[in-house]
Amino acid sequence: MDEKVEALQVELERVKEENSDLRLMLEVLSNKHKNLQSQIRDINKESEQIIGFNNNSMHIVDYSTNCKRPRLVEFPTAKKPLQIFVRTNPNDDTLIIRDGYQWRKYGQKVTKDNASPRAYFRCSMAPSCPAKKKVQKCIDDKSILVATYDGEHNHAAIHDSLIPSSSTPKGSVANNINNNYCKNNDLPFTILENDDKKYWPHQRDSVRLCCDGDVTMQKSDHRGNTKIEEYASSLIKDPEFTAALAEAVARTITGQSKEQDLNLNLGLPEE
DNA sequence: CGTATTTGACCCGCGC
DNA sequence: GCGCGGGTCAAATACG
Repeated sequence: MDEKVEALQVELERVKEENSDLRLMLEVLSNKHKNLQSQIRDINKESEQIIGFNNNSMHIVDYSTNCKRPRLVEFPTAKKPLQIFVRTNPNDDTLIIRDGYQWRKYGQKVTKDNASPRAYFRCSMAPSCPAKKKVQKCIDDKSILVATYDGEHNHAAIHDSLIPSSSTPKGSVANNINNNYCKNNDLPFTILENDDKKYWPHQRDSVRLCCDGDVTMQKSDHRGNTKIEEYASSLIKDPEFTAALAEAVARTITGQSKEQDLNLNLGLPEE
């Protein structure tokens, strides 16, 4: 009996130590998360100062900071067509991209150079809006959607609340937001490194941050964006960060109570 | 019934 | 002029 009590006490001590380590790691993770957020804010401010935002800006939905209230990040659009790469489920054939605008599909074509069909969308938020986009799966990676934007919006994007795209098949996208980013512990976006030529064999020197189902950007005029890449790259290379993150994610999968601890330490809202 | 999506037909520019 | 390929139209269809 005494042996059993002793074993339980040892186990208790071990769990306490593990818990302590976990808290420490989460604290580190939380601090790094805050630092990264402030750096991103600085970059956004810097971009506004350098380029200047006006009606030609593009609004991109960012779920990385708060899964319940996605914020809209503005990226300037160029006069020339803008290409955007979005990572999605490779089995998902919907060619839907949430980018803060409401689109109406008006055509679909199979092109010669790509077996995947290309979908044509027109902005339906304003009757006179000349903005259009083409969406097609990447020829080399079916999990990547390539969206090409033509024309400029003559109105604002959807702000404050995310309204699902009209091209969304029966509201599936709206549900997708919470499913992807609140229930999973995955990182909100996949960072594809610059030398990853398999996705963009014809592109160079561009930021390639791909959210699952959400939009990030890739454009030829990318002043200021290289800084984002530098930060992301340095974070990836930081063994302390990656180890702590991997550990924390692994632990949260194993237990509900630990997941709640995670949320508290990271300042995430409780479900 | 109104609105969005689908899809075959059509248009147009380009190269030969 | 002809064929090809990308882009758009519009009738049919689906769905709430």
